[in-house]
Amino acid sequence: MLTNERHDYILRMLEEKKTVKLQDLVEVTDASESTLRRDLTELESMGKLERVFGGAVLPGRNLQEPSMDDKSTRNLKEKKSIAEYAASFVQEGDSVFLDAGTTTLQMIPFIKDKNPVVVTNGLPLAVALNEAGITTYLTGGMLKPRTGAFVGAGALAALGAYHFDICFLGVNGIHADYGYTTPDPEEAAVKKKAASHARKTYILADHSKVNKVSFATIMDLQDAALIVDGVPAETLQEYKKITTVKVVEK
Amino acid sequence: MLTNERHDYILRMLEEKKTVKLQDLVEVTDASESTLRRDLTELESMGKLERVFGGAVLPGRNLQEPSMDDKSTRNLKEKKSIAEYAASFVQEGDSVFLDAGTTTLQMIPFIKDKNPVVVTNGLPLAVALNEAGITTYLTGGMLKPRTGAFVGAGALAALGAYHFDICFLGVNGIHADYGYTTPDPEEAAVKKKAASHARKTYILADHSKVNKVSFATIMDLQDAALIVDGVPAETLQEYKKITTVKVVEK
DNA sequence: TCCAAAATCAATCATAATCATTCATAAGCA
DNA sequence: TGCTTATGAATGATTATGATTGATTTTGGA
Repeated sequence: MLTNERHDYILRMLEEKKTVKLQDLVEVTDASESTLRRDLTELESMGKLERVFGGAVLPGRNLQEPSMDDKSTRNLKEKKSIAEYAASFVQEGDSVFLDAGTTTLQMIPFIKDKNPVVVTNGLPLAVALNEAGITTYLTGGMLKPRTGAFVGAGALAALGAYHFDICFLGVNGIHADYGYTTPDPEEAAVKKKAASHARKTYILADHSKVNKVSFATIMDLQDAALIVDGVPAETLQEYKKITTVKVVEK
Repeated sequence: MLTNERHDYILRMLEEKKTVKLQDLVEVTDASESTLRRDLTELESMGKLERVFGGAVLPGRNLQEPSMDDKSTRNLKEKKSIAEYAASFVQEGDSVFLDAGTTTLQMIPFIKDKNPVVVTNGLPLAVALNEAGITTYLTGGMLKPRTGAFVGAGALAALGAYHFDICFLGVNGIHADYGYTTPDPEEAAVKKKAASHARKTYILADHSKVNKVSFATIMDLQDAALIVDGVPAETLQEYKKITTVKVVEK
């Protein structure tokens, strides 16, 4: 393999994945570690990439902080904590379903180093997964303008073709008597079907959802575990009678 | 082997592979290393190639395909003209397929007042359609990082469920002999299937695609119409023998 | 928190591959 | 023949490569 070919290969891989590991390059290119190190330092001196411990990344692009609209910034800190905790359940190479939603969106940076294969029905999720260099599948279907979620027959049919090691869903309300609720029947159907194709399902909810009954659809998701933060002790007891509960520590 | 034959051979090999090793040439051409070195230095002085350690590459441009960001601004004015003209074929309430690509992306503002239902396999398209308030369906499937296109079994299966009044596709090359070409076989498969589910299909291409054979997959799309700009009159004649051609006026 | 193990790094060296140059031979042509 | 051109082999110089070393950084657990 010519030196230029290697350089080109590295840059193209970077374009695609935004980040590249030295060891991966060694495996793929049949060149020695030393040679690839030299390649990286050279490309760095040309400003084509930026070296980091273990590999390289695209230069300069660390500045962009994703601008969020009102809804997604609300309870952002809590959501990030929950997302990080939830992400710890993901194993290396898992096939993961991420529900459309702002909390699941926050999980992306925390799972990206586990080389997951992610299926989602959320448009913003797909964009973010793509930028994070994660192998991404999208269910497709009809796009709901307000939420950016794909629903309907198309989405349900697509879900039938997948099986997940682990599945993360958001909800709008949790109640000890009524269970999980979400306002849109179509989104509820997608959540339910995704859960039915997963070995293990987790529900993510910050404290604002607790003991709230969202106007509408009730979801029967008995064997899913619940991940919450800041729940009063007594409420917690009630929930624990019904399902597995994981609490995020502050 | 004659000197000229060798030169031609080297250049043709370069066109195909974008890069060539000296040792490979020695094996193939039965000429000595010295001779082939002389060939390379000579061709370099004529500007036909660029020597690198171990062989040669095509001059100037990098071999890496320009990424979405780079591509999207190139020929933007032409693309907008083509997009506006193409959009004029859309009728009120049509079901429309928009291929992933920068030219089809430009069509969105021009069709939005016609209340279409749009199906696409492009991630950036879905985002833009959503923002434009257009009823949007996405095929889903595996996401190709570089182009933002959904491909593979998931995308093809989803397409089976739709039927389009009108279908717009982009290509990478048009040639009177070779027809339409595009570098990625998976994207080609999606285009083909979309066309087969449409009453009418249009191919969009700016002049930079004309008489170019993209390295790879040839698509058989005989009954599609071609929309182009700035094509020489004689080339136009050749195309018109094969297919319907619409030319964008300046 | 701290420490130890593991991974990664930069620097160095010897080897291997490639290079430009030179020279001698062979072929084509008047 | 005499002249030019193309070729292949040989030389030492240059460049790229892979292995090794010890230093540095990260990671995981006490």
